[in-house]
Amino acid sequence: MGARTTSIQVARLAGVSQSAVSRVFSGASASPETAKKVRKAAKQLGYRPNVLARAMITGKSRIIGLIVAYLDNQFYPEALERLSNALQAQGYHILIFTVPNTADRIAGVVEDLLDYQVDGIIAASVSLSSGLTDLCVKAGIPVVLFNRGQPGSGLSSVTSANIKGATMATQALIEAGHSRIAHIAGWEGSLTGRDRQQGFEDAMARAGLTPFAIIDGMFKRDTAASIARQLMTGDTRPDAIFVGNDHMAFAVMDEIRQMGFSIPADVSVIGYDDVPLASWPAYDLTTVRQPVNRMVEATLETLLSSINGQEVYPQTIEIEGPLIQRSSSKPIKGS
Amino acid sequence: MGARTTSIQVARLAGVSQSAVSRVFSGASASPETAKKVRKAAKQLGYRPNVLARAMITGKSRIIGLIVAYLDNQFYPEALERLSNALQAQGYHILIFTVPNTADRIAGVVEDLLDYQVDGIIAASVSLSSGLTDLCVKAGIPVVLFNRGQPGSGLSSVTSANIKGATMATQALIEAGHSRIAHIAGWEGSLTGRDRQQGFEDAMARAGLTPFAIIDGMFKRDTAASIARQLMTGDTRPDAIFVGNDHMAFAVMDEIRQMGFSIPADVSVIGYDDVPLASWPAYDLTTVRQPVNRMVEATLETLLSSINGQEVYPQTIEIEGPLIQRSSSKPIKGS
DNA sequence: CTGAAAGCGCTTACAG
DNA sequence: CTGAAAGCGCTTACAG
Repeated sequence: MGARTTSIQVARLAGVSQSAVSRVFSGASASPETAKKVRKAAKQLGYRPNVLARAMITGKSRIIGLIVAYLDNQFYPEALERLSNALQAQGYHILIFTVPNTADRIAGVVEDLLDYQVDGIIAASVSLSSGLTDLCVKAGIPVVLFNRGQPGSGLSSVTSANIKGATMATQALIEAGHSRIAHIAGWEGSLTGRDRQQGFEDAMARAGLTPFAIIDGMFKRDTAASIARQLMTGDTRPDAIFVGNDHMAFAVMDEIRQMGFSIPADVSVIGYDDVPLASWPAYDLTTVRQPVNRMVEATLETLLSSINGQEVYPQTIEIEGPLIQRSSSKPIKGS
Repeated sequence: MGARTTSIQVARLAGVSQSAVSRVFSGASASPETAKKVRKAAKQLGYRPNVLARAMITGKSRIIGLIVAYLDNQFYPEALERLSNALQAQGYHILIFTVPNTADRIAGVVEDLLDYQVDGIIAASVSLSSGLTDLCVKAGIPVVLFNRGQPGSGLSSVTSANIKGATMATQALIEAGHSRIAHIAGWEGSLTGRDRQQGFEDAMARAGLTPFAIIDGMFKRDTAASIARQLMTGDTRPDAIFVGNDHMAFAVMDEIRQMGFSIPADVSVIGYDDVPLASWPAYDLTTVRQPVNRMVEATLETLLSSINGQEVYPQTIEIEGPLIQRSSSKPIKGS
């Protein structure tokens, strides 16, 4: 038990040197006969190379560290699944860390990751301090931020085109005839949140409209719900709300309906992300799609080319997604 | 770049032997002065031990392999998050594999896991063939099945008390006055699915009722939705449906409402799991709670005691959870 | 307590 | 192509 077969035992059985065994399994040159003998012996003994030992020598662990917060937001399980599948297909493996989005916890996580000699790090929706960024750079470990930009950090990032997406959403609201439009923003500590707010403000300004309100929802259900209640209480109410992401938008819709209002008759709601739940009839949420698959592809391409030594300049990749018009918001007039 | 500091460099700077450095960082005995010198030098150089090298010698990687399918079912992201947090707190790390639930893919994953010398494996909602089980046993790697039992496999498992839970759900339906009760079962290839069906059948039999129908929903939204449609079409319809898990129950509710029926006026719906979404007003689903936190605790306790060498007999742990009565099903009569 | 030395299981120049 | 040997960065008996 626990006594794994080693390359020496295989060598002994196959009647070759240990180096020969290693060569066969590491894909180096070996004669067909040697290879055959080795493979036969290996199969007989159930031999498989110790990846850790290999990693120590090659300096490549083939492990990618993934840091993720907000797992209760449906967007991330989906992203995780796609990242995981794509990485597995390339022979990489994911060491996963779930973290609350606080700087101190993240520091510990990054150090753990470096201790494991990961080949690269994907940080989903978390920011790295400049100290941590330095650590990774010094260790030669590439980092890609997923769904969260961090200007001036020198880190690559992959996001959707948040400003543009938010502009589209807001414009759709305006073109549907709304004028008292509120925005429940994502967390202002995140560029993603700020960009979406920016897009909202741009579109409003361009239309000559004043935002009914802009309030930070912190990307949290509870916060968003209570903001919605507050907005819908009182004499003048918004006739439309653009919410910083779907996760909050569901809470907003729940709250508004519980207050007895009807969506979109009394108020239109638009979200951002297009998570699976958005298309379920219970919500049928109009939203801006973040193309998860393309974001994942871009992330891996960026990360893997850095790993493979191509000097990659920090890239800021933004991927556009369409507005998905559903029944939570009034359609554009005349359409 | 990539040139991590090693214990030798620290030793040199501190003026001690490399062994001394190792002792300080592995918690072995060292004099206070030595420790101080070493720590100072280490800090200065930014030294942290190479975990992979340590793992090779100790035979403990402190990596736990986690295999998970069904990440689109909200139950699993939540479980993952809790497992991850608890494991991190104990100094373990999770190598995660998402798999479609097919035997061949799982075999590959288990082999990968063993190659990484994981200390243990948690398999969430997947079964291991007896061949794979043997592999793990031979390698001395403990395995715990999470939310899925596998009788006769000799593997430990942690689930909720599925038979009992399903019985409770069904009884609640009966006591609410329903008599034409259908069951959209979980996948019959899983013990979890079979047990819940068993509980349903037991409760029906005990009440002298004949199931209106029992159909396998495969734990899939689409399948469940089309079964619901089929059930609700035609002259005689069920007046209540017990669904094998919440994930399917949401699809069932969506479908039934789209057909113009009202829940629970026309038909009561009960699910299983009590995922977060179940409590959101849009569904407000009556369901049997699976106590994720206690299931996670039990899983880790079982796994970690095996890892720590205590000869643990395969355990089959079932954790009971309450029925959460909400508005998707009629209340018990007279209550 | 401490250092010198062996060894974990591999990969990879280096000769032949 | 192949084997002997060095070495990846540690931990851990073994003497002192």
